[in-house]
Amino acid sequence: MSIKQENYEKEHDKPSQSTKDRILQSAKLLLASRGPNAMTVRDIAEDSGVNIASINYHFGSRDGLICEALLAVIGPVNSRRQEMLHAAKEQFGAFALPLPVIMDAMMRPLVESEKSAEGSRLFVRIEQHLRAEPSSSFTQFVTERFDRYAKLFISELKKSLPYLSIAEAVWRYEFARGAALHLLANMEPQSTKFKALTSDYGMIQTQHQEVILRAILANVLGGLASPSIGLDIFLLAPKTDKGDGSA
Amino acid sequence: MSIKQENYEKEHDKPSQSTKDRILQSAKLLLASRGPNAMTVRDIAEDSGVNIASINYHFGSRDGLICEALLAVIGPVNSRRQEMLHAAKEQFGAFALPLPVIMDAMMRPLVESEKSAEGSRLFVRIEQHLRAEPSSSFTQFVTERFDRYAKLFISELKKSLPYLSIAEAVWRYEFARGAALHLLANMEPQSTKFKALTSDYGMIQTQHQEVILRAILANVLGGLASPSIGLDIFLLAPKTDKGDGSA
DNA sequence: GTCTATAACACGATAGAC
DNA sequence: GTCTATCGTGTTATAGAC
Repeated sequence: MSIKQENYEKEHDKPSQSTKDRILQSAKLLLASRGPNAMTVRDIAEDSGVNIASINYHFGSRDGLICEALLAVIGPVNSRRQEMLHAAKEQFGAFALPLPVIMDAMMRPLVESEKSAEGSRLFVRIEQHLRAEPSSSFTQFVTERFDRYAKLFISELKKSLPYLSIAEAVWRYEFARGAALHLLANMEPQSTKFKALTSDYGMIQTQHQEVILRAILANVLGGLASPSIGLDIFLLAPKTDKGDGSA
Repeated sequence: MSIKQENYEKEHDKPSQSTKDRILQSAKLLLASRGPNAMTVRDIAEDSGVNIASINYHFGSRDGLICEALLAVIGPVNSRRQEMLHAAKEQFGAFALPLPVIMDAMMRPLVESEKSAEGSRLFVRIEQHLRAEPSSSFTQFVTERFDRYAKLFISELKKSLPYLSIAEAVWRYEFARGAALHLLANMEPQSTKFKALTSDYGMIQTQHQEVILRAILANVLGGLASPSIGLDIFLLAPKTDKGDGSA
């Protein structure tokens, strides 16, 4: 056992894992803190205590490792969202789901998702990096694989808010997603904003996930249920070229 | 006049500017599209048609240029926010400002801020990059200089929502800011999400800034005005040791 | 003020010994 | 599987000619 590996086990407090597992775990954490483009294989080698060359041996290339790490963080959250939504639909049968139920299925897996040692949520941090680089190949990679989960929630939202058009339902879904991600990001201990808040307003870190979840839901549900403003007149174009009735 | 300079004038459709101005303008655009850490001085030299060495001559270093470009994008938006808030306070005198007035002062300078040739708002794009890297020195640089504008709005919000504690007012401010930035980011033509929306739901790009603004305000105001959920019990620690009156 | 040339360094990847 | 050594590339910054 090498000195680097001993250091890794001391820092991460884990029993012996395979080299591949240790690389992947370090990659997930570094991906969350620095983002795909700023993360180097040298960083990962140092953090996980493996040789630089072994990363290419196990994952083929830097890009291959990044994609596997992205799936390992984002996959479980969306799978649990789908499970919760499915369970709710079975419970409510043919009825439209109440908004709080839809939002709970969307937000709870997010709030309870895997956290780093410092307490920041890997999913939230990675999502921030991906949104900052919309045209990155990694962003496209993730979008292709997980956009169907977004459509699931937009569809339920549309059923529960029948007076909204599909475009406005999309807007409100994005609104809820953006607000939740932003609030969670600013709850994270390493956030600049969080530090400013703790010093200026006496806000303290809390481990009460249920409280965080409730705060997110309270803020989001008020905006979701507000009346339609008839956006479609301005924002929607007809899907086909058969005319939109505006003539 | 060099060939590169001719190309610059053709692409950016501007009359002759000084070398320094052209460097700064290219830096603003590249900062918005790639972010501080991914932006190289070579990119800027190529885009603005100047020699690489002239960037160090005019701005001292890469970091110096980045900081000047950040101020040039973020400064005007926050100045206009302050002006609008000040004008509203003069109009309403001693009365608390209506929420839509506060939010208009916060959101309108954002919606109407400088855009790239492709239509994305420089402020929004840069803000996304900075939030993705909370511990970056550039993020700290910006936070130090502009956090006082946030406190201005939080203060007005607190006056208009007196039943909220300061902590909850902070949360709702962040909620409004996050939702607006997210919605504007997803309205941008180069956004992956926007492309998915345009193809799947027939949403079209619109130049109607007033409509975008109204959509943002509609979503945000509903959440802002929702009743307090008594977050403070969990989230607030007393600022001083003199007691906070909760006993 | 502008440009060429180059120093000094970090990166991903890989050949080849063990 | 693991490690060393190294290649090729791209980066910031600067010295020095013009």
